[in-house]
Amino acid sequence: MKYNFNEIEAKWQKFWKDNQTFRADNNSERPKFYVLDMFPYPSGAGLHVGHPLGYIASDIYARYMRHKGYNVLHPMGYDSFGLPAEQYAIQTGQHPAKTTEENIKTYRRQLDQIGFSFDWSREVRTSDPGYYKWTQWIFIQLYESYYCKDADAARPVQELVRVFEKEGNAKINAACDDEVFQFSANEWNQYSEAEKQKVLAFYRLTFLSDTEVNWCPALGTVLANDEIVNGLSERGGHPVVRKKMKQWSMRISAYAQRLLDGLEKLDWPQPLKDAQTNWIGRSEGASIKFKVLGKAGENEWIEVFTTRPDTIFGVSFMTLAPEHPLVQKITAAEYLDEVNAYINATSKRSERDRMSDVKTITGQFTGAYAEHPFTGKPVPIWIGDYVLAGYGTGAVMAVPCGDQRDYDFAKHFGIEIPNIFAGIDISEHACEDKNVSIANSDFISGYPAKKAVQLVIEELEKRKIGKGKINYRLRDAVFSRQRYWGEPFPVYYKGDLPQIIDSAYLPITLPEVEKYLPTEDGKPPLGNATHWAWDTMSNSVVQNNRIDQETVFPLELNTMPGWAGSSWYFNRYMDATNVADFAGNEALNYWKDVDLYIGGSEHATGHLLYSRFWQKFLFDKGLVPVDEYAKKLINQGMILGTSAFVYRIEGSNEFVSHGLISDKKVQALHVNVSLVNASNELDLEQFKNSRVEYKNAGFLLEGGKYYVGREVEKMSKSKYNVVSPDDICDAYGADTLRLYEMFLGPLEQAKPWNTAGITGVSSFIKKLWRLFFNEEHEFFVSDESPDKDELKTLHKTIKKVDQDIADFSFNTSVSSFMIAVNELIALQCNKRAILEPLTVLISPYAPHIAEELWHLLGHRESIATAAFPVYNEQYLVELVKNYPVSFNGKLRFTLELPLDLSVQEIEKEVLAHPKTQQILEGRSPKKIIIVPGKIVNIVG
RNA sequence: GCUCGGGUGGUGGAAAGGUAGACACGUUGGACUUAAAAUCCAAUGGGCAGAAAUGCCCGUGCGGGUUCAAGUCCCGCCCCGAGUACCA
Repeated sequence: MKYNFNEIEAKWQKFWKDNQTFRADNNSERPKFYVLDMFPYPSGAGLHVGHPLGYIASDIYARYMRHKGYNVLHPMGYDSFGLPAEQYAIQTGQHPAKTTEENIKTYRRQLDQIGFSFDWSREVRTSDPGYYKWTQWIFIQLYESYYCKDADAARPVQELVRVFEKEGNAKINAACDDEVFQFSANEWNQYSEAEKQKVLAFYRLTFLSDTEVNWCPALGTVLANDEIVNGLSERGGHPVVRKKMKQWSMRISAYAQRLLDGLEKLDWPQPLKDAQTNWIGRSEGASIKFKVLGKAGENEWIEVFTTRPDTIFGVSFMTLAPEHPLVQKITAAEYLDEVNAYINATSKRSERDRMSDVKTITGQFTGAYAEHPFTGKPVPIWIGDYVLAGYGTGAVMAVPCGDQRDYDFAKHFGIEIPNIFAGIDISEHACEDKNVSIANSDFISGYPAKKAVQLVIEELEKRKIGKGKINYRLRDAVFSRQRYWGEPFPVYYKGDLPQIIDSAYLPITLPEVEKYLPTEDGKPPLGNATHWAWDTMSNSVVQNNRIDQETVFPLELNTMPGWAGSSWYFNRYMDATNVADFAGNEALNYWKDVDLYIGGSEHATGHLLYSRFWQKFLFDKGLVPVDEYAKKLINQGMILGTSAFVYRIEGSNEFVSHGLISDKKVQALHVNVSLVNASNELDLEQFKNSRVEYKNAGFLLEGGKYYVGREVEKMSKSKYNVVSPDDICDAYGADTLRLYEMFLGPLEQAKPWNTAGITGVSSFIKKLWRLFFNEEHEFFVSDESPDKDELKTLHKTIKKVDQDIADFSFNTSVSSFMIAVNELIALQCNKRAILEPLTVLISPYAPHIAEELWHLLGHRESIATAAFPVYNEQYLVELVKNYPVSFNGKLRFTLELPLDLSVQEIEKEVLAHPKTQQILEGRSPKKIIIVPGKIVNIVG
């Protein structure tokens, strides 16, 4: 019988499907284990060989845990809202739902052919109304909540209202907008409904506000900070400008400290945790108020945040961000023109300019002064764009001797630089070292800086002009997108006040539109819908009532961003078909959290932060049982493509072979890797036919051949270096693809794909197959008991593979399989007692061939779901007990010998020792390593 | 600039502080073939000596250190990659 992988793979994939082999049960005697992949966006290009890497690893782990006796949840779905489908719709008029559906079909076919053990009965799609109903529902829960700092948890806004009614907001300790002001119960009760709503928006966890946003004119939408790369949009690379817009935001900043604290208990990669820590950016310091001097600034205070309150006596000026609200108020009449000119100039500078040009120092004096809180001296107030409006208070107290930027600014504008550090020379640059003593500083002179920080904070608090403060870099997340293909908000407007549509009427589904572009008057694409508001209103707000034009209020026309649906999907899998709840309590309490999450590190400060935020919120509301949803996380590395290049002589249609370029002026052009063989030779005929302009191209050849240049790059369609898993499965089979992807290198590392190397794994699979067949190609395994060498091979493979999977070193376990098979071939071993456990051992990696062999070995049940002894520790213990074979071929023992022996004499003694003889069993050792005085190593 | 990773043969990569280069690709030679593919066998870090078996020396980015023993641990550099970016 020949190894026919196409037949075998199709057969077992069908078997799994027919028998629903991988359906997970929400009730089980067995312990649960939840293995999750980051679900993909189904793009039109389909999968390339890089995509399944993480899925293969998680699948191996899921299958392994099933063998270990766990009830495994291993689901898959699609993050199916997104920009590409929408852009395709704009170009072609094709409804995004339709292209998405088609793309999903392709993905599903590609995933199925690799033989994943997903429980497809739990599939989710974020663009499915049955799913986004609950995304909208969670949005409503956020809207109805505020963050209580005393309880350190989200609480209903209704509680807040009750307190306001009784005692105003003086005692409220909540995460809220900076603009919030103090009011009494009396004042509150006299507010109009509109005024009350405006105040409540300062507290809600999702709220509407005028936000300075990253507006991308080319895409017609707002982008989050993590969707911008170097001042350009991540998608498409279009320029991005700052603009004020009314936007929904998520008060993620309320959770900054808990998001930080939560990291400690997570088994996540350190780089990823570091990235989140830096993104949250906690810094400890003080906020200090400076009184503005002079008439213009009467009763105005400038609040600054500083991490170095100990340097307060070194302040020689202040700098405000050009956008700071006080700038207009305090600027002296004679400086007004210059200040306005400066503000104008900086607002024109795009983010990109500002970033690429950090060195240039710009600023403008306002003519105003503030009073130093301790010395009373006037401090000049400047504006400068090195101060960011978005961080802290948008104002800094400048201490040129202690901060290099302040130092540069002072030098540039000729401002004095007082020295407040004992014995430090500041003539060249500022001293940012915290391990110094403070001098010339009144009551903190002579104290070390760290102590001085405390003293200053105490003094500030005593005088009520400042306090110790912790600041976070983490900004609230903008939650509105001017797009069609996203979740609609369950919101309509009365005037400019948002109203929530009662959750009983969810989902608010997307309307049909003629065009997917923004409307001509600049409204988001949903503005193109003609009957939407009417339909939605008649369905919900005024349901069962006759409605007329007056009761049809405008709906929110923005949609939610891509990260909305992906922020809670892991909970939905637990109970994916529940129509009454986002997931039932029983299911949530059974599965609780993800035990292993595998996905790319590019989501470090996006999805992985937002989803933690939502999970904590849901936890606060008592809706989920745990406040961190993924215990362990692994980042799989990218599989890179090996691009091929042809070199065209500039200004001609002549192509030079790679070796002949020397100093010719050439232009490197990507050429499709399928036109190049393993020796880098280009197929000239196919190349000429690949494009019209190549038809009559000339070639400078090396030995009659055209050699291409190679470079390792990200795999992408535009670089013509994409390798499709379909082709690999057709040529070598899914099991070989799975093994090879693991064999390429460590899971977490980026590594280049090289199709040529697959033959090694492919021939290994064929050899494995042949172990079970005799020379007449008939299935034949013997029932003889195994000998010592055969057992040794089996034991060491079991031990190595088991350990490797636990360490996620899948690459080395593939090597162990290869060694095992080679050794068994050399031993001519065809014994059931060896081959059967080996089949189980290999089944997570190569499930199809394992099923087939298992079947041939006479088993009727699928190998995939039963708990098997090979992966059971007890089994290992028994094996070792029965056959005490050394696993690693090395054994150490202590042997006391006289010191004056020669090396040869020691060798003799060692060889003669009974323990040595026991190990060697008559064989002679390859080498004996002797280090006089201490250690003897025998390698045999 | 800061924060993380990482530098090992022609290539991908293995190595509890203990035979560096497992396993594979590639290359070379051989077997089987009319031939090719496939398959199998052998060699393959560099250098020196030898007819050969074999022996010796040098080798994990660079310079130091700890240790009987360092790719691995410590200190100081250099280079590459990723993230972040005027965060007060």
